[in-house]
Amino acid sequence: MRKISDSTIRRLSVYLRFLEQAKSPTISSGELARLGGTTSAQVRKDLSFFGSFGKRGLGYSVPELTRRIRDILGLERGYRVVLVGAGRMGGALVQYHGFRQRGFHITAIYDQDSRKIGSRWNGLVVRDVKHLETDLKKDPSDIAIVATPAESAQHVVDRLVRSGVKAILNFAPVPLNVPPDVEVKTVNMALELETLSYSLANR
Amino acid sequence: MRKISDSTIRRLSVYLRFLEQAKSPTISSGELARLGGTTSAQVRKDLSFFGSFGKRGLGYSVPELTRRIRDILGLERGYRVVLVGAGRMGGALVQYHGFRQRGFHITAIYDQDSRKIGSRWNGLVVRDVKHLETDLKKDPSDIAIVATPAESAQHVVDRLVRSGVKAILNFAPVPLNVPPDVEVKTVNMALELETLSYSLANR
DNA sequence: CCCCCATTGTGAAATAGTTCACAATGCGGA
DNA sequence: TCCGCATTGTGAACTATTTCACAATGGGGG
Repeated sequence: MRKISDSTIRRLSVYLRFLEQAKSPTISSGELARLGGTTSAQVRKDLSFFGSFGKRGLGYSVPELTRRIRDILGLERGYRVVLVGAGRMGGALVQYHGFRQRGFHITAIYDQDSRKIGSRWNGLVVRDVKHLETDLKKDPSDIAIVATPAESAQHVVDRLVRSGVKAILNFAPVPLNVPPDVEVKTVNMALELETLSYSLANR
Repeated sequence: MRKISDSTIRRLSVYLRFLEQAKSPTISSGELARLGGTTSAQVRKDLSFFGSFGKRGLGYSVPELTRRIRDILGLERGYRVVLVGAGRMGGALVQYHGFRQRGFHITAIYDQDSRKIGSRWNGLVVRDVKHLETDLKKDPSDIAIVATPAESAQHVVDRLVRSGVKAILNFAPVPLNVPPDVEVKTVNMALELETLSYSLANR
């Protein structure tokens, strides 16, 4: 498959959100652009990498385009996700509704801390992280969320990778080393604030 | 000032992290690149937009480059930050150490929910969001973090903007409309998972 | 049935970002 | 002092992404 840029994928994700909320049966690239904060040409170009889904003069069928984008993003299948790190960030993520809505099901939570192990979080019992490998052997997951302290993140990731996890969403503020067939996305909130600081400093 | 790309600013932020951990007195672009997951040419180019801070044959002085980057990013001054939304995400953010370490001080927390108002969070009392404008009049903030439900986010942001807030870090999964002199950065975790889903679907 | 109009799909042009490659140069050692 | 080497700083080349602009076309109205 032709290499598609990350920004295109992120925009598809945004378009999908608006399609799911749309009430009319069709939508034009211009309307989608207005909602998603981009241009109509960008919308059409993004979609054109994957096929031609619209009708000239009319726009796109909302249900069809929704289905197509969900399919492109691989959202039709649903994912089992394990969460490592039952700190406050982990707690926020477990109850975050957006994940379940989009087909990402957190199926287990792990921590090191004996005070947390055994407690119930949103219907799940926090398990000792020492069971990570054996649990994943029984019930494999493609995606893991890492919300541990910076110090333990790389070690946890190594264990996840050995257990067959192929994609990691990382909230620990460190870059992670993984083999090339594993995808990591790091969300670093301090870094986001720093870009805001830069824009405040330069006006 | 010449327009600097967002990716350059984000990389500077990453370099800064490693500089703060470095133990040797000097560092080369190659070493910084290795740590930050980029190339030495990229490091030098990023820095060259702001000046020439290195010594040929030797590299960069760690303390000096640290200071320079902190200065470029506007981190020397320290920021007062207000947080709106005392849900789980808000709770995770309040105690997030990375913010304070980098000079971002959360000075107030607001919520709508009378059950939360008055409770103590990390040394701060959650205040009724109805006091937002009057509080900001007394003690202005440049930065706000919005961690409310999607429905209330735009309304809260309008009030923040009227109260003089110039930069917003948004965790609500909606795009926000603000005047052009206000900077918004939206962190959308479901979207990050969707990019991972895409990469799993296309291998 | 045919024309008109809104809107798509897409090459081509423009812009933005990254990598290359090498002259410039500061330092350490002889 | 002078040489050699490591490493910077930076135009120029390259690659990626966005925007432009317009021919193609489907549908609705007369």
